Amino acid sequence: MAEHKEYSMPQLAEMLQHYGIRVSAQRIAVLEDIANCRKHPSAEEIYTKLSKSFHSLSRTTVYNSLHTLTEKGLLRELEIESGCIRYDIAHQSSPHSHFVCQKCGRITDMPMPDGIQGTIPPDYSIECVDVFIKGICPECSRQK
Amino acid sequence: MAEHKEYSMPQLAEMLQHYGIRVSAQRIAVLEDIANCRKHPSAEEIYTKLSKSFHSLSRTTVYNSLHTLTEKGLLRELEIESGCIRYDIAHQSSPHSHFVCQKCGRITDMPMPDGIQGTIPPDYSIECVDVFIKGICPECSRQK
DNA sequence: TACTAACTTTGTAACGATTACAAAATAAGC
DNA sequence: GCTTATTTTGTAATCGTTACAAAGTTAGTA
Repeated sequence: MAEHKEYSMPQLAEMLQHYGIRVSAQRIAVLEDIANCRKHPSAEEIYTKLSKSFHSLSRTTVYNSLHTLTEKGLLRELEIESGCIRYDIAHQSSPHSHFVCQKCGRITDMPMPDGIQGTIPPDYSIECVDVFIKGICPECSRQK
Repeated sequence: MAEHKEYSMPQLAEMLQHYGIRVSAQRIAVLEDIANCRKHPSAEEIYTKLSKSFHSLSRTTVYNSLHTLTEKGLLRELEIESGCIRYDIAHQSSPHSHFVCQKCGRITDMPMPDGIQGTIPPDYSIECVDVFIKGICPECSRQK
């Protein structure tokens, strides 16, 4: 859905610094995968993909990096399906909801519906809102 | 938030039958806990609670029952936080969103915001919508 | 440039939720 | 009551994730 720019390595490094995170090759690689591919990957997917070219990379480092970047507010955890956490860039663009195709598993960003605040009594304080819509994407509907 | 009735054992048994599920003491116990307590418990919570009085109950049976009831459409899985699946009755009342207190962990049903359909292009087919709102509940805000 | 202290990375082991599996128990239809 | 299909049970295995400690790296400073 939403268009988005590609980030170059110096830009990614700058993003890390801007969030008070020490720069390392590993962290840039992890952030790069999430920021540029926009597929909301899980830790395992990131590890599998990156370790092909980054041979010394450890699974634990991927988990560590994801924690650090999430803690500092650069990433956001998506708990769409139990069994693994997926990641999204937090700062990026305006808030959006996520459509999850039940067939191909692809996750597509969608506009966030308005008026969710209004459904919650004012004495509840809201920190974040997740909207997950499950269904079948057009590609999968077509080939069925 | 929402009020709801208590289900008696014969009613629970009838619910199972109505969904084409064979009745057993274990399945009634599991369904009872979810239907009457409305705390959206996890498998482990259900097992811990029920096994106090139902000594022969096995953890696997709880998992099996939850799967069966979910498959037949009586329950619905809530993937609110990764690490464990929580359960809600599916048929019950109108669709609702869930407020999750980040301090006490309690989950409160809230009215579902309108117009979510409208944010999704018509060639996407929608099967279900989950809205999770995270924040602090009034009780926890007060005692802070 | 060398030194120190703080932070990162790495690999292995442990953990917790869930699933696989096979034997024993139970239920339904005849 | 007998046979067959379904459930329950306990144990072992799996999978994502976390804990931990040793080795490596970095930043700041003398």
